[in-house]
Amino acid sequence: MRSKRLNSVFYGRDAADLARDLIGTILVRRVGSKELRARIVETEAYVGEHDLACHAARGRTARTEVMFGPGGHAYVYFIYGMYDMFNVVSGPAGDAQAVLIRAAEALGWNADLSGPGKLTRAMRITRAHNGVDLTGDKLFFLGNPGRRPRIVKAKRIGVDYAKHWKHALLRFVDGDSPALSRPVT
DNA sequence: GCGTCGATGGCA
DNA sequence: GCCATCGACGCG
Repeated sequence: MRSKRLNSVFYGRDAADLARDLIGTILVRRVGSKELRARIVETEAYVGEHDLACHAARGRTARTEVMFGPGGHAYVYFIYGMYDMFNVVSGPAGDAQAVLIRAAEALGWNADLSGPGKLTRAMRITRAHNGVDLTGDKLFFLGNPGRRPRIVKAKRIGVDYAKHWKHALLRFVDGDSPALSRPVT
């Protein structure tokens, strides 16, 4: 079954909706003459400047600049001295929301994509991709070609500093996937 | 199987 | 000093 490339209308919605709807979609990464594909199984929504877990909560800075732009662009940042995190900017320009891509299943190649740092390393996504248009040819998503996944909501990982926002159920997983970064408990 | 900890560098 | 992580290590 052939699926359509996700477009700016899809990305222009709230991060929580986008995070949920990205589960089951296919991430395509073209590098040289190769094409790496992966089925998204885990995401997290960071819903704007009022969300204390969202990087944009600390204002507009050089790092968070792309989050304040229009949806459908990559926000890639470097953390812990060795990992790049891949996010999809969500919502309209001026509304700093994004979806962190946390885990996926490799399609047609062998890789462990069960974590945000593992996923970017294996798919060769780096800070060089910060700001790239996800409706372009190097990095994009295809709509879910299969059956509707069983979506499970949970608390986001690693945001205990975020006061009451740490309890928000903004992590979305495919409840039937064996490739999650962590169990949902 | 579990919890703890070090690596490693950009950021505010 | 902290961090939207990962993998190695020690346990018993």
